[in-house]
Amino acid sequence: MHSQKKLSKQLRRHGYRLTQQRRAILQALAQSHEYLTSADILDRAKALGFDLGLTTVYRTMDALADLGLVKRIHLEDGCHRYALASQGHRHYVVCPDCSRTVEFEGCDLGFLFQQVSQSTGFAIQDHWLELFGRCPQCQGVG
Amino acid sequence: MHSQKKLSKQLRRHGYRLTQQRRAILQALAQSHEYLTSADILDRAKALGFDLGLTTVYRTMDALADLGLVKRIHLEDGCHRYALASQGHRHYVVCPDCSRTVEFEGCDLGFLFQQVSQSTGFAIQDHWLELFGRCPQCQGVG
DNA sequence: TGTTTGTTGAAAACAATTTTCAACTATCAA
DNA sequence: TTGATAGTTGAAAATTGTTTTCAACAAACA
Repeated sequence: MHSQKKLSKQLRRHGYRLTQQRRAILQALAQSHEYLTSADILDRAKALGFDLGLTTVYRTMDALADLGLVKRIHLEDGCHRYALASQGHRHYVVCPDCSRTVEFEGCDLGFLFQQVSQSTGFAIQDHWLELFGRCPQCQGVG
Repeated sequence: MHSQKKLSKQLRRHGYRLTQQRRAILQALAQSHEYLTSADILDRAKALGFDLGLTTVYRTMDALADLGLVKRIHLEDGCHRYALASQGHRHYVVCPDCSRTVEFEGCDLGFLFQQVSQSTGFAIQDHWLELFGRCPQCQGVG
């Protein structure tokens, strides 16, 4: 797990300034174990006593995602959620009812990429693998 | 490959009326081998001489997707593309530059679902697997 | 052929996200 | 410590994909 300090350093290393707003966002992310929307992050950062705007959250999440420091998940309705990226975990299961998200140990899809590369001629660069299923809590209800 | 007639029957079977607009959309989809946005579909249907609106395209795509007659892909920016669903093919590679999309033979992820179900307690119902990579044409440029 | 009820579309509403641009501030050099 | 520089911020407006509204319309069945 990245510490907040390490994340800050990474930002600096890549030429980003370490502003109060970015500190606030990193702190909010570090305190949550769930995937959060930009609005969620804004709320939590404000709750921590910082003052910042939603625009800044979007911009910061773009930067963090570019650096690979946060993982962005894509939901059915097109909106995004973010959480600090943890090493070795690369995929997640999302509950369609409550959006609760859990990562699972990466599975090796390398063989698949190679096979698809060969059969389609596409140079595979990236992939999404997301599973959807009701979480234990939501199963309890139904 | 579904014929247009079969698709129409499927719609009727499920209680949908077979309108001129839906005919137009089915025809447009049948004539394209690419994944199209709603706007693309509208354009093509109009080019075929039909008169219809974008709202209808959205509504029809929802219906067709619910029935499993079209496959909907999710792009980075949150917008969608559709193509008639073909049996046995369940995943695709998308070119990030031109959005050209190609399906590849389904790979068996059953073992993965079971493993994840067990370790997370989520009841896996569905999944997305999308690969991204530059298509042969776009590679030629770079 | 008429009646019922699903369907349509223009316009407005929505929601997530991006852009604009002037004010601001982290950082660095002196 | 103090400018100066250039990245950063945020309120508001603009964008974009998509959904809703609601009155007019038209499949499909009796």
